[in-house]
Amino acid sequence: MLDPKLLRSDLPGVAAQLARRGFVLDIAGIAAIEEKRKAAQIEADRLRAERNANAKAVGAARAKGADSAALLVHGEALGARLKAVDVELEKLQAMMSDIQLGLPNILHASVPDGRDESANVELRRWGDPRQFAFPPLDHVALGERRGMDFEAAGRMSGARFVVMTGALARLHRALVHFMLDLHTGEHGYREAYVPYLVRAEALIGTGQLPKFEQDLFSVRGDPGFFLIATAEVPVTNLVRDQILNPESLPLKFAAHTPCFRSEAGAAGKDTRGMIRQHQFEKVELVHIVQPERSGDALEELTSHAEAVLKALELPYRVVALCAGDVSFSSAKTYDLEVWLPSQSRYREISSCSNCEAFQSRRMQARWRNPATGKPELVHTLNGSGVAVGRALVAILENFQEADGGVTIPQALRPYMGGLAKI
RNA sequence: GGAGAGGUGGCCGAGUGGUCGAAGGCGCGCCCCUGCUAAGGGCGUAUGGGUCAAAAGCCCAUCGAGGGUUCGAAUCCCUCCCUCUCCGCCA
Repeated sequence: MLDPKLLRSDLPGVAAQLARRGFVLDIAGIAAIEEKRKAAQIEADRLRAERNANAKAVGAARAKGADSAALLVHGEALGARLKAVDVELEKLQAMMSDIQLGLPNILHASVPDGRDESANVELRRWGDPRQFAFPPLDHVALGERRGMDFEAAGRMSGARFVVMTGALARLHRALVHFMLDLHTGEHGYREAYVPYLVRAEALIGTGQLPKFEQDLFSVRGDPGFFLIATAEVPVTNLVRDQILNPESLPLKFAAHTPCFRSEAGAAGKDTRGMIRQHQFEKVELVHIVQPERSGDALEELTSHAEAVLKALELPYRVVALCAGDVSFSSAKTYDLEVWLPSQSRYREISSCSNCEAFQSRRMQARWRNPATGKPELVHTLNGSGVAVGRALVAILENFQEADGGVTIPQALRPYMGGLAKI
């Protein structure tokens, strides 16, 4: 959520900022609602003040044993008028709230202009895509003979699910353990185990709701839950409604969770293989930091995700997302894209975002700033470190050999019982 | 699943219809006293919104959340959420 004060004081400025995303802000409409809201607010406050004064007068009169009948009648009339104004005020507040929850974050000044991913800016590359002496297979062909089974998954769950058995299942688990050990052991993260089912408030906190409900799975029952689409939701919500000590910052969490996405808007996209699934696993990194530190924290977090790909010897590139491609809650995002030989291109394997105060405002996640003594909003960041399924795909494809075998990267071998090849 | 007890400010904890935004304590900040490792005293110390050019001031809201009763609700009623205790069940 954007700062409501900013919305009141500089609507055209906000509109200009959001226009970078291609978001059209209805300035006149919002101003009109705000004007009415303000008038109703003032009137309601005034009536409430009068009611409070009247109620006190009743108390005073009673204490003296004086007659309070006239005051009671007056109070009743005030109450009726107040109720009417309150109804109007609540309606206007709800309208403003709906508008505010639908506004994306304001972009950081360093975000490049552009409408879609074609305008993203490549910042750096690491590793050289391997030259194959044979036509490289894709991960589906490589996986089939090792226990990657889309048909079995389809029989029980339908499209966009996978079953893995044997060495692949182990490789998948090895990746999770390797990543968590790297982040907790080398990068200073605290491992977190979190719920996979969350309430709507948690999703409003991180920005998935109310706007993107169609991307989520929900479960029946009372209370109704949503399945998390990313660990960002439960991990970032760890600090909701908290006032943190400055000494406790930065908080750095690493969590391995499954992620569930309806992929409602992705019909026909990436239908082959494991690239886009309803259920996948991810190791997620979350930073909770003092506002002035969030710029540096984004670079740090991104480097931690990069460290995973370096250790796995997977060629990748880092791109700065352009204005039109940065997600709703983020002010600035770097994507890590890993090389996939079967597609001869880089594919997203991690997305690292600085959400600044957008999520913390929705969650009321604050820290006590020693400079002011006041609780102030923290900045939140999140990034994949990295997507497990896609990392498995990248390993199969990049490390395949002419004889059909797949070499296990050195870093993973301790997690594979010393196995060098599958 | 059954029975019961609770949720109050940064923390602990009083408070069952009116002068309670809320005693007291802890913590924190400033000041005073004292001076050798300890202590004593004073004052201050929630968040959001409105009015204002701004500050002060004033007004409104907030005692888990949302409704209700009432002239008036931390206090009474209802629903929900959460915590704890005992019993049952269970990976």
